[in-house]
Amino acid sequence: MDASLSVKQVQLMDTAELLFSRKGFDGTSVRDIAESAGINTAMISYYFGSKEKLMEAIFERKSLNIREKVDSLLKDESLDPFQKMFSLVDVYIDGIFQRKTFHRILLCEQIINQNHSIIQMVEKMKTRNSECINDLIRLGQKKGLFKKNIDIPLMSSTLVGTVSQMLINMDYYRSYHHHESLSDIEFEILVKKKLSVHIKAIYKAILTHES
Amino acid sequence: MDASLSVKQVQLMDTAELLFSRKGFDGTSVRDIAESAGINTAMISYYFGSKEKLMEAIFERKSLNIREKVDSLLKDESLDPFQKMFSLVDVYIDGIFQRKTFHRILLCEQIINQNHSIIQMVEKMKTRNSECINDLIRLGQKKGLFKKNIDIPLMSSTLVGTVSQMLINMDYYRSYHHHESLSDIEFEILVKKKLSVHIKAIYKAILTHES
DNA sequence: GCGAATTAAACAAACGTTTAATTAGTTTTG
DNA sequence: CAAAACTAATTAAACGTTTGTTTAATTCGC
Repeated sequence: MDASLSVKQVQLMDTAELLFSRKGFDGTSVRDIAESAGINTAMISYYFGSKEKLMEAIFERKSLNIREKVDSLLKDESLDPFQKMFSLVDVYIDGIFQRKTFHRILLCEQIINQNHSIIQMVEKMKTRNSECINDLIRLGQKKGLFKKNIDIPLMSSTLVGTVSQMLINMDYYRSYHHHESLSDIEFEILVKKKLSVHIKAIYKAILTHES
Repeated sequence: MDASLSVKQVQLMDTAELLFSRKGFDGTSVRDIAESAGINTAMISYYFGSKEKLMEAIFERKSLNIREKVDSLLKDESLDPFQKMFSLVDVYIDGIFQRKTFHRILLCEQIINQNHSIIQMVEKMKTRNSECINDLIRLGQKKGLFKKNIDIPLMSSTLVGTVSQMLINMDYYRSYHHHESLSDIEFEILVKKKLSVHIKAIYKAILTHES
């Protein structure tokens, strides 16, 4: 699928992704995108059919699929169920930060439900990832380490929600802790580490304590 | 300030709030708003000056201020620091759910930073609310009940992030747990209760355990 | 009859998309 | 191996809508 994409197609998608994340889908014009990418406006319709389908192409390209990683975690006998869940937390944190720009678009699009094709894609992604987490949790329950009656969507909301909120509030967080002297990369590593420790502590507590 | 608003002004703001939350600011036209409210399009410019200033008026009207509530919590000697923090959690859950529509707009606007006046308003709100939480946490630390080195923005991110994520995923959550038979109101009460118990458990763990 | 409220119409600007013409690159043909 | 033929890529211009806002005229309440 990636092989079928030309250099200019990828250029347009990357540029559009950045602009959509900063100004929203409706706040970005096809002229904006084309000009920023240094490509003629008509090429967007030529390559993708429409602005909407350009957006869909971005979603297909950037959606997070954790199935593969979770499968390898399930098989790995050197890790206990807690370590597997902790590993999943890091997969999410890394995945979201790696897709920072896309994730901002995803957040907006989940609220502003206009494109039917994208709603379906997001829905599928949620179900798919929820099943993966389910597999990991069942394993811990079968081994008697995790408590029963774990609300998976609620747990996932804390994971994704906390990371998303930090992503939104990065600038505020930076000035709050006086980390202006750090480079962007250093600061991002720090935030990811903080999130990792924080959420793992939460997961440990939720998975263990009987309610 | 509210007294200076005419009936039609409030009508326009309420209609705009609903449409902005469903289609985004840029996805909603002034004709959309006026038609839905049954008011002439020109009245938006007449009353508010512009579409942007209508948005600002909505933000001024709906921004969450927890100072008053936190002050009364600080004074209340019948509650221990944990109960005060738990009460704050409910204030946030209730506040966000009461402002469901507005909160969706807030989430989008925090990502798509276009309107300078709104950025400032949101920034002030964050700082103000952060100070309130700080007051409550210091109290618990002074009494030796809460651990030291609590990352307040990180804690807040988990609170606001989890609630926001659930707000976004309400439909998914409903079908996941097969709660389609419940009425909208019953289901919302259930979700709020689940969130309350869940986040309080998290806060208990975070505030107590030494890292 | 006076100021505020309300209207339909008009405004220029910006929107996404299409068009028709041109260029570039590859393949076919004599 | 060059010329021709053909497909794909690229362009500037034009398309008809829709956008937020303004205007000038009219209606309303007092």
